[in-house]
Amino acid sequence: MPKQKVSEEYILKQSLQLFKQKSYYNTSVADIAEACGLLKGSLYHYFPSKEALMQAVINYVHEYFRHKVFSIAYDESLSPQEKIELMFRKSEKSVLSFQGGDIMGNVGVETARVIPEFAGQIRDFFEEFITAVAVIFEDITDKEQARMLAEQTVAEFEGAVMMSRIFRDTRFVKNAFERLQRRFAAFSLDAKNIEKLKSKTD
Amino acid sequence: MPKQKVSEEYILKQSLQLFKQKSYYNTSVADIAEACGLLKGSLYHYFPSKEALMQAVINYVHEYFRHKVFSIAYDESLSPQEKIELMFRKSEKSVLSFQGGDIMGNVGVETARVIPEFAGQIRDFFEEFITAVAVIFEDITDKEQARMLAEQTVAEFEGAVMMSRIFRDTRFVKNAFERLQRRFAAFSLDAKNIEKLKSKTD
Amino acid sequence: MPKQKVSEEYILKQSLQLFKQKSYYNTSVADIAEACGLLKGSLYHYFPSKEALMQAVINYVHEYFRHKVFSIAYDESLSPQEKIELMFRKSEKSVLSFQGGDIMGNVGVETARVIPEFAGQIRDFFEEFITAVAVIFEDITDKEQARMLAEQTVAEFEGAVMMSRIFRDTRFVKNAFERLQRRFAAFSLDAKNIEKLKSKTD
Amino acid sequence: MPKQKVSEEYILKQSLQLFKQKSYYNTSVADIAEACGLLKGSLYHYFPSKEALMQAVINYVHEYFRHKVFSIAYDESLSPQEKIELMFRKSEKSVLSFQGGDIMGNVGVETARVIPEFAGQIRDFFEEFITAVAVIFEDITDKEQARMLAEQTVAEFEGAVMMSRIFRDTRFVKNAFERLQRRFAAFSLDAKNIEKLKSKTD
DNA sequence: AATGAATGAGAATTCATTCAT
DNA sequence: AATGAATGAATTCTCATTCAT
Repeated sequence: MPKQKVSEEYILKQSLQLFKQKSYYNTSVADIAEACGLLKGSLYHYFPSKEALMQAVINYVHEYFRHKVFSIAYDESLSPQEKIELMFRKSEKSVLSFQGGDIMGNVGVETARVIPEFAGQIRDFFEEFITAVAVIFEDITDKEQARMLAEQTVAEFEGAVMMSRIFRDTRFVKNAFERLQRRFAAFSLDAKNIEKLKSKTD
Repeated sequence: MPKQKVSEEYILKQSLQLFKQKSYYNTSVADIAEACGLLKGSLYHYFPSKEALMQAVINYVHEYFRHKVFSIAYDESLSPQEKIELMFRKSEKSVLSFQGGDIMGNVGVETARVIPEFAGQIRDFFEEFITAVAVIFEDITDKEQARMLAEQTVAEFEGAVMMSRIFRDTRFVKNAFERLQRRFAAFSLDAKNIEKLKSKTD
Repeated sequence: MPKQKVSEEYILKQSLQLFKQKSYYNTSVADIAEACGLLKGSLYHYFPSKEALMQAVINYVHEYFRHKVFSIAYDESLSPQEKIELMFRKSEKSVLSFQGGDIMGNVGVETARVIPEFAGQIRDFFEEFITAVAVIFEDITDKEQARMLAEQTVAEFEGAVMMSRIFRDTRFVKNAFERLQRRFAAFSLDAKNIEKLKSKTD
Repeated sequence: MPKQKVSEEYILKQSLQLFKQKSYYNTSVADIAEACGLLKGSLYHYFPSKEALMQAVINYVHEYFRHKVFSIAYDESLSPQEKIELMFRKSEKSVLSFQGGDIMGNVGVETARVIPEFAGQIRDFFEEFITAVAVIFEDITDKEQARMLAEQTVAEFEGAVMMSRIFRDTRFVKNAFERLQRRFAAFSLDAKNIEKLKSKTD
């Protein structure tokens, strides 16, 4: 076999960086190839089109989140509070480098009307994100409210990321994170009190 | 003899529509011209470049918000709660048509790394947005917390808009709005209680 | 109005030359533009795509034949023999320059399996060609045989053109033409004899 | 240790199919490799270039015709009429599948001006074709006329093949074949009569 | 021999911008 | 002003060919 100059994953990582920085339409295949140390044409040995490459990038990020972030919600060894804390600390990290940005949010917004395939994949990502967060909230409240809180939490996180990007200041994300922790603690307390009250009245 | 076929403002409105729908890079000058009933070349009598046009669009939106939305915060005839309500109802409307989207957030995110001029203008817009919201919150809490709450509120709003766009479901924005109202009401109550307490102890 | 550097018809003529010489796939848009004294991009003001340009070329040739060649068959002022003679003399001229070739036959053969739109247009052209020739033959024989003879005549002509191109020798076409004239004369004679016989037996 | 996956002839056959269907320029080396179950690079162990491969294909077809078709003209065990019949029945078969087409005619036409090497080879092929047919006609007429008739016959055959391809209807070839047989029969009759007359006057 | 990645030239097409009328 | 053609650089993608393994 002839040697591959780069791995597929390497291309995905480089593409991810560029797409995050410069958006989808402003990143050319030549840019990506150059970042990988390849020529334009060579990229097409790995991916049949720019769109397919982007879809692979989205999947790559989705997989990363699935295994490293969303999975936390289902880890029985952690307390709900630990889960929330860990989950958003990880999300934060992947999203907050100012070189980059939040690819899912950004590309979702940029291509929503233009490339329906992307829109679908990104919807799936956020659906899974919200579901994972909801699972955590279900420990301390009922299903319906857990879902609502999860939607709020994810939206708030995305909004904070966007503002952090615009102001080039991580403050927004950090504050959102603190708010989330406080809110969670308060709820947990309520939940405990309610249980206590319940057991007393029994 | 040269008579203007269309007004500058008309071009701005049409451009705004297109930029909101298709993003900056995916909207061509020809698209805009066509939407205005002009030919490509004619646009350059109004704006020296696509970038300048976009900057004018951003200013146009900024002016709109300044006069129609942010100004609400300084209207002495309204109660804080009315202000908040009115302000976000107006914002919502300008942002929630699914034909369109949130131009400031989207373009901010899309061009942040690519066209620094836009980034600056958009930062200014959000700074003014946050400041206006903070002014309202100052009625019911101290300056520092008012600022924090304003940042949270705007970020939450932007995040909700993004999720609404991704899921093609206005639910996110509507829920964010309700939360904001509840939160505000709660705070107001606290504020009143505290005042009452204060006056008692006096 | 700004001046057009070239007319649409000029582009069609230049394209025709190139397509005839080098075939469809071997002629690039840049070749055509250069032949017209334009840049690649400028061609797209005249035609939206290479395929559309080729279709226009086919139509152009078709129109030419319709008005200058096929029409001869319906000219009441000519004898059948004059019609045949004139018709193929004109066809010959348009097809026999060795710079060029028979675009209909060539492109038909080259793109038959690849671009169905061309195939359809070219079929229409030959159908009209055969029909016109058949009309002439109907003067001297019955409808069915006229059609058969027309099909033979056109096929023979196309075959002769192909061989003339391959051998770079117009002999093939010239001979085919002579044969056609002889065959036609013989038939006419038969027709006359038959009529004479008929009148005698009456 | 290197063993050939496929034979050279197999590659020629597969290439032939593709070139007939899609023309020279529209068939990529990758297409051919795939059809052979090879990868692009491997093809270059068999043939040094696409052009060389095409030349080999032309030769392959030429050889086939030499041994299976043209040879018939020199088979002493057959009557002239049997020869003609057999010869064109074989030609017909190799040319009339609508998957394919007449590679010599098509490629000749497509590349005539572009790749002179092909033009030469194809000219040789048709020269040999015509010569073989002429040999048959020499049984029933003089050399000069035999040559003329052979040229006519081959041209007519090629034209009929082209029309059959364009109209996707084998009718043209079938009719040309019938005409040829009738023409040949008529000539034979004449020839016999002339001989008879000659012997009588002797 | 076979692989299959890399190459690099070149294809069609798009697009912001310019400019003569 | 408005036109609309021309520009030329850039974009995505294709393809014959090469070459290390």
